[in-house]
Amino acid sequence: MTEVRGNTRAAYEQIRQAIVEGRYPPGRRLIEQRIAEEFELSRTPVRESLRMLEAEGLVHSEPNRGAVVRSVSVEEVADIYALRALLESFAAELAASRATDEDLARIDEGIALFAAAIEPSARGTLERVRALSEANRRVHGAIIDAARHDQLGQLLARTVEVPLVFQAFRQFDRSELERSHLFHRLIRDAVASGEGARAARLMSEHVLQGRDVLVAHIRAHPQGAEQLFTPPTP
Amino acid sequence: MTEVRGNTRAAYEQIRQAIVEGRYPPGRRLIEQRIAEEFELSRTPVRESLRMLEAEGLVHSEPNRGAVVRSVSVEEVADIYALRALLESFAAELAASRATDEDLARIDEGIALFAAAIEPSARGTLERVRALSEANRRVHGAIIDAARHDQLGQLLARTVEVPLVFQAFRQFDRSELERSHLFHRLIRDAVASGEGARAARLMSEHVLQGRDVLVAHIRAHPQGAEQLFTPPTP
DNA sequence: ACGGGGATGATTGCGTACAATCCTCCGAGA
DNA sequence: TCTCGGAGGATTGTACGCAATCATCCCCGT
Repeated sequence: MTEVRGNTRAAYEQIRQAIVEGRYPPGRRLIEQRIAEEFELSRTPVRESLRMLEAEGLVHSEPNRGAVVRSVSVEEVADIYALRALLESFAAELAASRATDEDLARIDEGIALFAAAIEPSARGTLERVRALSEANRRVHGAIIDAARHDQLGQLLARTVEVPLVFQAFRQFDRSELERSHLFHRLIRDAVASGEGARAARLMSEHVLQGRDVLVAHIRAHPQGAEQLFTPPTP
Repeated sequence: MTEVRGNTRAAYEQIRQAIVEGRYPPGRRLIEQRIAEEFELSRTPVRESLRMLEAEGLVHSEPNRGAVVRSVSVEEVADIYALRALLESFAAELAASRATDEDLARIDEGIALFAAAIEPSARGTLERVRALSEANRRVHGAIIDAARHDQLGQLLARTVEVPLVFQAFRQFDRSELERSHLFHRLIRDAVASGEGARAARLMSEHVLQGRDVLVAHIRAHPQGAEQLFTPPTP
């Protein structure tokens, strides 16, 4: 997953990051020519990237009408997180019976990064949110990898690691981050000792708590939520 | 989901069907130029189709090396079906609390088609397997639609409705088909009466029985399985 | 006989040109 | 005023060509 297939890969990564971070907000039209100019390449790699993002569900497109960033209704957030809880707890259960020492080391690595990112630093807010998101991604990614289930990994990587996760970290305050950190360690210990059912329950709880924070915030700030999750009506 | 985006759609459908039905066996290289000539169009729509299939997980490709039909090891079959059981039972549970009368009518429609396809007809074997597969797809699709969960539907449609399902139907004998038919009706009734947990258990059992038939057949006929599931070594 | 270093053919990556389609908006007629 | 229709621009869909990259195989030196 490195710097191969130069231009297409670059276009894909950049468009994806822009969507995940919310710089391309839901509902925004993604016009091939404009994006191509923005990244200084031709429409071809942009087109391929858009098709891949469409298959991932980040983008919706209709024939001859082009692509728009998929918008997620507030009601769908709960459903998506319920699905994520289901899949990730399954992954945790499998990981408990399949994880190697290297897998555990990678989980610990992610946990250490997360601990470091919790501390407010001199860097900007966006940088801190990125660091938190990346560390969180590593913890969960390491557990998923330890599950040794390619299809499950694909599903989780593609359709669940969506803009919502990034947005969620914007909303987390210190105590919520500490709680996530605690759950990461509890899950890690359950996986390490082979207690699958326990790991699954903890993971489910962890994901659902993230959901609750996000949903509560959306409900409390409907105008902000509108801006984040529904298409702007110009 | 009809005949739009003419050439690309056509290429996508045809390549996909060829993979699902096993005419392009796992491990087979998918060379853009050859496929383009086969369907009498240019490489462009073929390329896009391959990227979409790659995102779906049906095809694996490496930069500058091209695409091959993804091969599934015998051990992975059990894992994939376990995942499918998890997702489809979740769908059944949601459907039990969300299904409308129209949803139930569509489920019944699929069940009727399945009943008709069970009866051996004068048509060829491939046609019958296609009819069974299509009817089965409709039953499960109607339940998934009734769950009103877009992401879940995408996951199931894209990464689980894989070649395996089609291959499985080749292996089903009469009594196994009757059993599937029975389970479809039991699930339908549980959904209709709003018994979510029951619908989920029945669906899980139904999917796992399909897995067992397929796995048993692969184990019993390793050479056939090799041919079906691993790349030919020329 | 065996391993390394190109040359060569096959294939993908990407840019560009043109055709097909859709959207907007304006004007004519009722 | 409202509706129908059509012109024009914007955008996507497809074909094609060339450059970049990879795989194979042959030749050469050891």
